[in-house]
Amino acid sequence: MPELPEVETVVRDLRPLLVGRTIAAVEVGERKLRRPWNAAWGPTLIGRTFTVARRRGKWIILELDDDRRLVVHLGMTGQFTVADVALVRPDHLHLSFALRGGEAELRYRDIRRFGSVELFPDEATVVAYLGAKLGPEPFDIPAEPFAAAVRGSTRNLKALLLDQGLIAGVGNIYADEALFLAKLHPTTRGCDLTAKQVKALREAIPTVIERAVAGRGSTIRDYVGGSGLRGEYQNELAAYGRTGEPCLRCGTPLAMLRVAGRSSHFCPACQKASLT
DNA sequence: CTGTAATCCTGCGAGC
DNA sequence: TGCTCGCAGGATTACA
Repeated sequence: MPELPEVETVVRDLRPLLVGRTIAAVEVGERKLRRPWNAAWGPTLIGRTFTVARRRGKWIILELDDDRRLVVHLGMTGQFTVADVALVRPDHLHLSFALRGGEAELRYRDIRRFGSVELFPDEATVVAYLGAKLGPEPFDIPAEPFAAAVRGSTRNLKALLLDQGLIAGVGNIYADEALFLAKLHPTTRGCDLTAKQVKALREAIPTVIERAVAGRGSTIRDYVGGSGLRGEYQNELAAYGRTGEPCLRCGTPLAMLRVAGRSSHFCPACQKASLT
């Protein structure tokens, strides 16, 4: 569910609630996550303090004072929040980390269990793991390598945008939003873009992501930030989920197409299939 | 290298 | 009301 803006919002929310706090207890649910939590990890975390909360692509990294890192992916329905222990334990809660002081706990909830929470021994192993699969963040996409990758590929633009190895953090919502902003059709092949169009695409991505971060992400269904608040950007979306509704630029009803295995929303009038 | 489909899961809305 | 079907912010794998 969550893409870069949602994950960034979770991290920003968690940071002031977690940094400096010490783990007092760890509780583990019965059901397995996509990449299962190792039962041996829990006891070793007691007494450890969170020092840093950060993000890389759609991954959350929580650093501990012994150099280890909790690495979390929210999958489609993951929720990572600090909640008052007095609040009723929700269903689908898989992990909870009680914080010293007694009044709050860090909770990992995930209905579909596509997400994961794992412990890494140090930064080097995290870099080895994530670095191998993630490209640059949307805010610093290097112009030349990006242009070469796009124009050298016969893959369609939707598939390229969803490729975490090309750019980290873009998912189905913001891929559609970026293509709408750049006036590009999701099925257009990378190799069919002009230099100008590649530039428009490269610039549209951070623009869209930045706006969504400012709006605390989009809550379509399950997503909530680190303090349990819903996002607000779903109301600002120009393409995603607006099939049949008028294009905000030209009024033409938006269309929907299955591209790269995902539903893709676009304006058939201002996002023409490649003709250059 | 491509694209497509299936897989991992649960829940919800649409349609009958 | 109850049923089935299809779909959902992701990532990986198998196969044509």
